[in-house]
Amino acid sequence: MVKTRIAPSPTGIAHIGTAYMALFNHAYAKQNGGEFLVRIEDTDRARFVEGAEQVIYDSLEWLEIPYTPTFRQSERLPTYKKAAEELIATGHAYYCFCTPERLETMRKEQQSRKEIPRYDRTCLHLSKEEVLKRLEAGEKHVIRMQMPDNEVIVWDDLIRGHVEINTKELDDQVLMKSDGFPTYHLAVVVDDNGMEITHIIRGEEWISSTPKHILLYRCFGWQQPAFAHMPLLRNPDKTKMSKRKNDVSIPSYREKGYLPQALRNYLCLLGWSHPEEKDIFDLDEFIKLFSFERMVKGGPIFDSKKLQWMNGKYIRENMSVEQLTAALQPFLVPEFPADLLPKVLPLIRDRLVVLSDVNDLTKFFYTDISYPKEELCWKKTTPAEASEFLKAALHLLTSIDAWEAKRMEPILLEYCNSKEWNRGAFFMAIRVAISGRSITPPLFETIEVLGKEKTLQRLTSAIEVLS
RNA sequence: GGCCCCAUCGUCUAGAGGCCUAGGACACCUGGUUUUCAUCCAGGCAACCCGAGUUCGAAUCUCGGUGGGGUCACCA
Repeated sequence: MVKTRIAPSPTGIAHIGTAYMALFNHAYAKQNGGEFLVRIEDTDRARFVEGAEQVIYDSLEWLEIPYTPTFRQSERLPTYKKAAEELIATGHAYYCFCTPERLETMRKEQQSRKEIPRYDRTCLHLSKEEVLKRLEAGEKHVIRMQMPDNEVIVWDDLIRGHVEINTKELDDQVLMKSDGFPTYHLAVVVDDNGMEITHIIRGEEWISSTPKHILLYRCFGWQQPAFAHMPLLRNPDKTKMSKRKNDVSIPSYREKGYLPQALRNYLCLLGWSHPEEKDIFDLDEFIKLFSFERMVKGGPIFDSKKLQWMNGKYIRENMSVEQLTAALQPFLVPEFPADLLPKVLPLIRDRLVVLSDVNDLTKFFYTDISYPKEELCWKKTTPAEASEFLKAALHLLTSIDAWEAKRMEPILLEYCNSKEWNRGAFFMAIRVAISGRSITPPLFETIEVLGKEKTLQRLTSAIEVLS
């Protein structure tokens, strides 16, 4: 059975890159009737952030990417210890007592000699007796993997094809830290094997450490999974997508009012393309059509412009009124009138890019408005003309009882024509008078929702401003 | 710097030797619809990194440059 996974570390924000990997891992597993698992890699106690794990789970749930939670690596320390000791017993690893300080000076010297910094294997040559003595004395130590000197490690990457790296480029990687926690390289192999992961779909940043992992599978005598190294999401300057240069936090997109289905859809298009070149499709379609063959190898730039367009498109075309109403609820400010949303929804639907836009678009319906004189005078309209426009509108609207857009529009329009007024100027004066802004939904629909009382009141005060 | 990965419009990409005077989408520009904005519709701008080969023919294959990225921790 196909089993895929993501293995995020709870070190801070729930990263967009994690969502990206989750999406593809889930899709591939699901497509093959397999399972997508989540494991928490919390072996770095220095960078551990309380609560980060929950944010990751919450984010996946928000994105509606189904997953099976498994465990935290911190719960399995004895397993890694046993595995590391097995490696020592079989001669693939050794104890190292070098202090961080010694390693630091060693690296500096190597760098000053323009050599590649790497462990000098001092402790590899320690006698068995000495190792035992120092261990018994309780001396701090790590366990290092003994890399073969000159061996070409090859694998057939599902995305990149044939990749080969010589072990002479590799360091004697630390497998167990002095605090008793495993490093990523040991834990990832032990756990992926334990969880029977068949396909490791992860970021390109892992390519250079893949040989270490492959070697570990061999040392343990375990079956090696397939590898697929995904392109790395980039900042606009092409560097690896980062907090510094981009909004990479999943909850942040949620708070801004992006729809999970839109974000998901957008992520699918980074590195993968629909066989029919469609750009709007749902998760089921992605699962059905996904293939590594259609992956590009270059790292795509995460461009929020297209995401914005897609979000607006989903809002106006792929959601029922009920769905949109429900989605909007968390974004409404406390003072938003309870009965307003159903009335304004048809007016603002095509104007929403993100859900949080709802407040700005509707604020003038229920709060007091104000405007300087100039706003009422569109283009070359004089205050006197604007005042005349508004007085006429006030007069005409006062006499209308059936408060419907389709009733008032012809009346106002006809009057405007009879006076040979500039239509734009006339309607703009009214628009600004009733809303306080020059950009609004269609005028008469807005007036209808606003109600007769408020409309007349606002026209009156606008006339006062102009006088 | 060593090693590894990569390279089509500003961005996401289609393209697996002739279908390519390189297609689509976003963004941008223009026009139409419209009393504003948005939507919608029509159109436009815009790319095969460079150089050698292979071939009757290369965006597509090979090699070399160049450029970009990743990685070289007791971080993942």
